Amino acid sequence: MLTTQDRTEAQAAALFKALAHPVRIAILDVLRHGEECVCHLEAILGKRQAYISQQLAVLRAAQIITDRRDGMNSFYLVVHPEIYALLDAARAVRGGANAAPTAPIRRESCPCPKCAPVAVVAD
Amino acid sequence: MLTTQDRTEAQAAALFKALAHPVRIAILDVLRHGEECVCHLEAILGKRQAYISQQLAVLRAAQIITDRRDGMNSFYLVVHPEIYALLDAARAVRGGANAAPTAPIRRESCPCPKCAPVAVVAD
DNA sequence: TGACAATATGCAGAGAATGGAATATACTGA
DNA sequence: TCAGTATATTCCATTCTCTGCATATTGTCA
Repeated sequence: MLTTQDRTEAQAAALFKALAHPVRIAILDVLRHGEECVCHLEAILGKRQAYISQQLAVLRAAQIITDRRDGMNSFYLVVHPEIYALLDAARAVRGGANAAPTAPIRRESCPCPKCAPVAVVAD
Repeated sequence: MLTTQDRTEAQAAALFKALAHPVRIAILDVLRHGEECVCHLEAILGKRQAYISQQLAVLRAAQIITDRRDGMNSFYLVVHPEIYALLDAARAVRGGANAAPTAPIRRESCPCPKCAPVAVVAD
């Protein structure tokens, strides 16, 4: 028999499991600023599309994020902003509270070819 | 090269990983009330000693708990009480904040033979 | 010192996660 | 309808994790 307690713990564990991955945390940090399309994540995190998509699928399965299609693009956004309390708390436990609560990884303009076809820095 | 950001994410991920297990969460919930010896955890959680000990080792490796030996017993206690903010936040995300923030699993008297050799309820 | 109790550790099989590659799907514009 | 772009899914080998069992370690008491 599964008590309410058990269920709570299992749910919490499942949530932690979904968060137990640096790339997924990085994705959530990017989404902190609002919804983003996959191409942004790809560009910002410097990972392959298929890989990003896989990690997004994990977060989606854990109901941490949802997607919204708009034409050719998929936009992802966090379902419960409370999730950021979790991320910040985790950093606080580790770094003693002064661990930068996510310096904006995001650049002024996304360097992906769609959004910023302006300048490709090649250094 | 590993940026500060990367390191923060890796640390947070490691913390989440340690928490991503229902039994380990249950252990932390028991420790919420203060330090406990292994025999208590064994009795309260209804798991075998070796199993509990292994999960404790995981939590210890993640520097979430520390132990203190006192004669024949080892007492475990949580290093950063902030960890409970994490657990509560996780439950809040899941259950919508009304998920009982850990109803005391602990019984009035620990049923382990050492502490309460008084009455073994047998229903 | 020897028997015993409490706890920790090592090992192994089963199962799950990771990450890379290929491929499928969905939408747009010509 | 066809080509092209954006994203998702599937497959797979490798690696990690879980968990039960046996055993080692450490402390206590007679």
